[in-house]
Amino acid sequence: MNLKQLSQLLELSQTTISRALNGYPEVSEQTRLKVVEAARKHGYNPNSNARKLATGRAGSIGYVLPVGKNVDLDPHFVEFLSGLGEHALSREVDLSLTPAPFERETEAYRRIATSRSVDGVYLSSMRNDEQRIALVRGLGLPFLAHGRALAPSEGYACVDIDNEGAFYAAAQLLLQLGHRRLAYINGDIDFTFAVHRLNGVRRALKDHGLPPESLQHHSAAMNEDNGYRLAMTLFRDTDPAARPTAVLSASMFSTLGIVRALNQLGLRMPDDVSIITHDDVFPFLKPESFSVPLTTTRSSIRAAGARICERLVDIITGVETEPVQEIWPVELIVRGTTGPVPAERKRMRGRAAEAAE
Amino acid sequence: MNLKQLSQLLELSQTTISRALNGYPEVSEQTRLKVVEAARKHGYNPNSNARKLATGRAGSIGYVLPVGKNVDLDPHFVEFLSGLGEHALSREVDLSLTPAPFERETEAYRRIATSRSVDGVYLSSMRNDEQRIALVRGLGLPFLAHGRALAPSEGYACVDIDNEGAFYAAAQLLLQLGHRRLAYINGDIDFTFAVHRLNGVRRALKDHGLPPESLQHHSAAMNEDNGYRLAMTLFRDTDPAARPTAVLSASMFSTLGIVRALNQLGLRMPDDVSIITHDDVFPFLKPESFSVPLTTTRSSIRAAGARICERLVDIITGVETEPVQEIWPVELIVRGTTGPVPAERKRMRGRAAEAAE
DNA sequence: AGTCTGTTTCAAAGCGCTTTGGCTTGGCTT
DNA sequence: AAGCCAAGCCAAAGCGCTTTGAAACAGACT
Repeated sequence: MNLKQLSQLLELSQTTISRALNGYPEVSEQTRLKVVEAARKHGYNPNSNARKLATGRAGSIGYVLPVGKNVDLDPHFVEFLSGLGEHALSREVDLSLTPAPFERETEAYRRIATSRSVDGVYLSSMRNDEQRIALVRGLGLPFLAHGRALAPSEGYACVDIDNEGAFYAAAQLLLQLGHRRLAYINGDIDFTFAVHRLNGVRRALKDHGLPPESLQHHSAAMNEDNGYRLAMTLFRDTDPAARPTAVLSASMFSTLGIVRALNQLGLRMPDDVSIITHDDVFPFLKPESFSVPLTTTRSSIRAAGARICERLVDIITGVETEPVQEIWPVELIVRGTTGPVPAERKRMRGRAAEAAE
Repeated sequence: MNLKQLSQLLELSQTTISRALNGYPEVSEQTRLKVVEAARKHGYNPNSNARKLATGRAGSIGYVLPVGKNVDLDPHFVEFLSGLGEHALSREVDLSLTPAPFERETEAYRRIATSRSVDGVYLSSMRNDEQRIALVRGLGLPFLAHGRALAPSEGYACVDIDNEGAFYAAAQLLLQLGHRRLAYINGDIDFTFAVHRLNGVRRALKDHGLPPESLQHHSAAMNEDNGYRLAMTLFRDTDPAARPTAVLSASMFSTLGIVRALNQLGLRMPDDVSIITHDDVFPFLKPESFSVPLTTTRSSIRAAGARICERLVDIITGVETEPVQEIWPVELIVRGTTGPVPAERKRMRGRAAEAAE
C-alpha cells in the first residue's frame, strides 16, 4: 500500500493525504480523521526512502563504529547507546551505525556525508590528535562530540564530564587522608579524557606541594588484565617503603583486576591501600558489588547518551545554533575503600593504645 | 555534486555514469575509467536515499533496540554488535537501530517493514512466548534469529549455540567428580536459552539416576548483584549438610557475585565449592581473571554476530533460500574451579594418609 | 552496397514521497 | 451585485538515482 493507492481508495489527491498525515493545517479536520483512520486500517506507512529523498532529511543520526579484528567495542559504548536510544525514541529518530576499520574512518565519514544517509553524527572517544572535528565540519555534517579534543579546544559542540575536576577531587581526598605516594592506573593516554584526568591528579599534587615523583602513573587499556598486571607491578615488585599507599583507577574494570591483585598479595582495603575508581554507572557492575564497596567518582555515561541525542537533534533541526560546550560536574562518593594512610593509621592506633594504658 | 552535474561535466548521459560506477558491462573500459576518475576527483557519491528509492534495497539491516527506563542493554549486545559490524564492513551494509519500548515493539517492526528502511532484521533474546517470528514473517520482512524459539521450533532461520548440550556436559563433569547436590544460578527463565540450559542440567542428573531435588535452581537477571544474593542464600542460609557442593552459573557477571559471596563466607574453590560458568568471551572480563581461573563452557557471542550478519545478507540477497537452523557446539574448558566433591576429597586425603603410614 | 551483429550510448520513465502554486468554493464585505 | 478572502483541495514538479527500450555506430559478413 502506497500513497497513490491510498489516494485512489479515498478519492483524494496525494497532496491531501500527505498533508493530513503530516499534520499540515490546510486540510479540514473531518478529512484528516478519515485519512488517518484509513491509513491505520490499511497499514499504510510512508516509504521512508521516498520521504527521505523528498525532504532531504534522513531522520537518523549516525555513528561510525570502529571495528576490526583487534578492536573491542567496549561496554561504555553500549551504555551510551542505551541512553541515546532512550531519547531517540521520543524524537523518532533511528540510529545508523556504519562499521569502519580505523584506517578507513575518514572515508566512512566522507561517504556518510555525501550520501546524506544521516542528518548528523556524534563523535566519541576523542583522541589527542583528533582529526574528525575538522573533517566533519569540512564536510558540512552536523555533529556533536562526546568528550573534548585538545585542539581545537573550542568552537564545536560537545558534552563532556569534568574529568580534571573529578580526579582533582579524588586525589585531594587521598592527600587529605595523609597519603603521600599515589598511583594512578589510567586509561589509554591517547584519549583526551585520560589526559584531563591526569592533569587533575597532578594539579592536586602540586597544590599540596608534592613533587611529581610522588605519583606513579600507568596508562593502558581499561580492563581487568591490565588492572591486575599493573597493580602487581606496583605492589609486588617494588620496595615496600616506596610503595604507593593509594591508587586512583580510571575504570571499574581495571579495578576488578587491582582488587584481585591486592587480595592475592594479602593487602587490604583501605587498611593497606586506599582506592578511588571512576564509575561510569554500569547496571551490571556496581561499586557496591566489591568485597569492600568502592569509593568512586561517578558520572552516568547513559545520561550523557540521552543528552547527546537530545542536543544532536536540536543541532540538526536548528534549535541549537551556537556551539556550546557542556561540561558536567562529577560526584565524589566516599564508600569503603578510602581511609587514612597506613602510617597515620598506626599512629592513631598507637595513641589509642596509650590512652588505654 | 550529483549525478546530473557530473554527467553534464563529462558530457555523458546519467545512464552511462551510473552504469560505469556500478560496474555494468555495457560501458567501455575507457569511459569507465574516465568516469571513475572524475567521480573520485569531484568527491561524487550517489545519494543513498535516491539510490534506495530507485533500487528498493536499503543496504542496511535492522534491529529493534529495546529501551526504557528500566531496560538495560546488556554487554552481550555490544559484543554481538562487534561481530556483526566486523562482517557488515566487508559487505558494505549499515546497521540501523530502531529504539522501541517493549510495549511498542510490534509497532516498531511493523513500521520498519512497511517503510522499507531496512532489508532485513535480526532477532535476539528469544523468549518462550516469542511473538516476533510470526510477526516479521507475516510482514514479509527477511529475518534471522539469534537463538531459538520454543514454538515454532522449526521453519525459520537461526543461529544458536547448543545450550542444552553445553550444560549437560558441564553438569556431567560435576557429577563425575562426585558432586550430588548441585545448584544452578540461571538467567531469566523467560528466555529460551535459560530453558535449554536447564533442560541440559536436568537431563544429566536424570542420566545419573539422581532425583530432581538434587538440583537447586534459581533464575534471575544475570548480574553481579543477583549472583551474590543467590549464592548467599545458597551457602549462608542453608543447612551445611544440604548445601550444594557445586554451582553452575549462566554468566560471568553472576559469577563475579558468586565468587564475592564465597570469599565472604570463607568458602574456597574448588575445595569447598566447584563452579562452572558459561563464558560468552568478553574481551574485558576473562575466566582467567578470577582469583581461581574459572572452568567454563565457552562460545563467542562475537563470532555469532559475524556469522549472523553474513547469513542475514545471504538471506536478503537470496543466496540462502531454505531456512537452516545452525546450532554451534560449545566447548567445555576445565580450569581451576572444578574439583572432586569435598567428601570425596576428604576420603582421598584419608587414603593418602593411610598410605603414608 | 546492403544486411546483420554486437557494442556503446542515450532519453525517458519510473521509485514514492513532499511541496509549490493554483484552482474552487462559500461566506463575507462593500 | 461585484469583489475579496480564507479554507480546502488538487495537479504537477521536483528529490537523485536506476533501469528499460531504443538509437547510433562500428565492424563483419553476404
